[in-house]
Amino acid sequence: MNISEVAERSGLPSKTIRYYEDVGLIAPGRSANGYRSFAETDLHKLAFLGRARSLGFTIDECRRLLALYEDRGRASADVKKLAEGHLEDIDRKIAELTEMRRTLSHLVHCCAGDGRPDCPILESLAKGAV
Amino acid sequence: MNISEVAERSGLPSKTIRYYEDVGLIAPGRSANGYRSFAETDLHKLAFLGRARSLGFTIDECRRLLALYEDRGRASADVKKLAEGHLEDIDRKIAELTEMRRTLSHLVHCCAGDGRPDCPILESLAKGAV
DNA sequence: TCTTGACCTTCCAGTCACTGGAAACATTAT
DNA sequence: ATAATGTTTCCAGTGACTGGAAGGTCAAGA
Repeated sequence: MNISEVAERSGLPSKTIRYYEDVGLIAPGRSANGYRSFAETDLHKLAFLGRARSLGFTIDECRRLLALYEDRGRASADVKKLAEGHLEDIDRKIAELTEMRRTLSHLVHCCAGDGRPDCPILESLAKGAV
Repeated sequence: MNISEVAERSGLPSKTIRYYEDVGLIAPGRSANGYRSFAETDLHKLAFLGRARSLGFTIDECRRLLALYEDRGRASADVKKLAEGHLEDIDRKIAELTEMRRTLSHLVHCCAGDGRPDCPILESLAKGAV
């Protein structure tokens, strides 16, 4: 398979696939003409990577997930540990965003949003009061 | 004031303050020795920026907020519009993270996390089923 | 056969908001 | 005089791509 077919079937842009090769996540063969030549296993890996990325795993976590996936002797505990760590990252981000949301939403509700210059949003940013 | 005092009082690292000058958010004066010389108004702006950034506004949004803040003839509607746009960004991010969390949390709960290799997390990544 | 167009390659630069570090000059303390 | 600290500029790196340029390859049609 050439790259565009793999892109189509994996749902990843060609650019991203080349990037994944660059960072060592995949290692497709090459045809005589220099084109990348993808096997089914490459496609499978790319689909795996696409799903892992869509769950927010970093490239480095994806690398480790892929290694675990290919290790027949893995312990599921190792996978779970990795996933739990990522879950904590997600929870931290959600908490941070939720706190931003809370503050900002309050300010927005306090703002008349009319033609006058008085604005509690700017006042809060200026004075530090929430 | 020299940069380290401003850093201390604004809570922003010196590096960040220099960066904010680079991108045109502030324009402190200079002493004869070439050191930046910050006035109270610079400090005030930096504190404003720090709070805006902590609410997740981008640098560009901060620039616009600062411009509105300094415009006596502003309409609070413009500030509110900006803040509401940002609130929508936040909501999108929260929704995305929450969906990740939902899926991943389910997988984690399905995984035994023991010494055996069978792992629903990897299986899901491999096969695409959630 | 030639040409057009689609495909592929590599390499470089840009994104965002910093952050780290090097080299050199200024100031302050001992 | 020396050492320690503070400041300057500039360059490079972060993560995970993304866009674009310059050029090689291939299949189809006139």
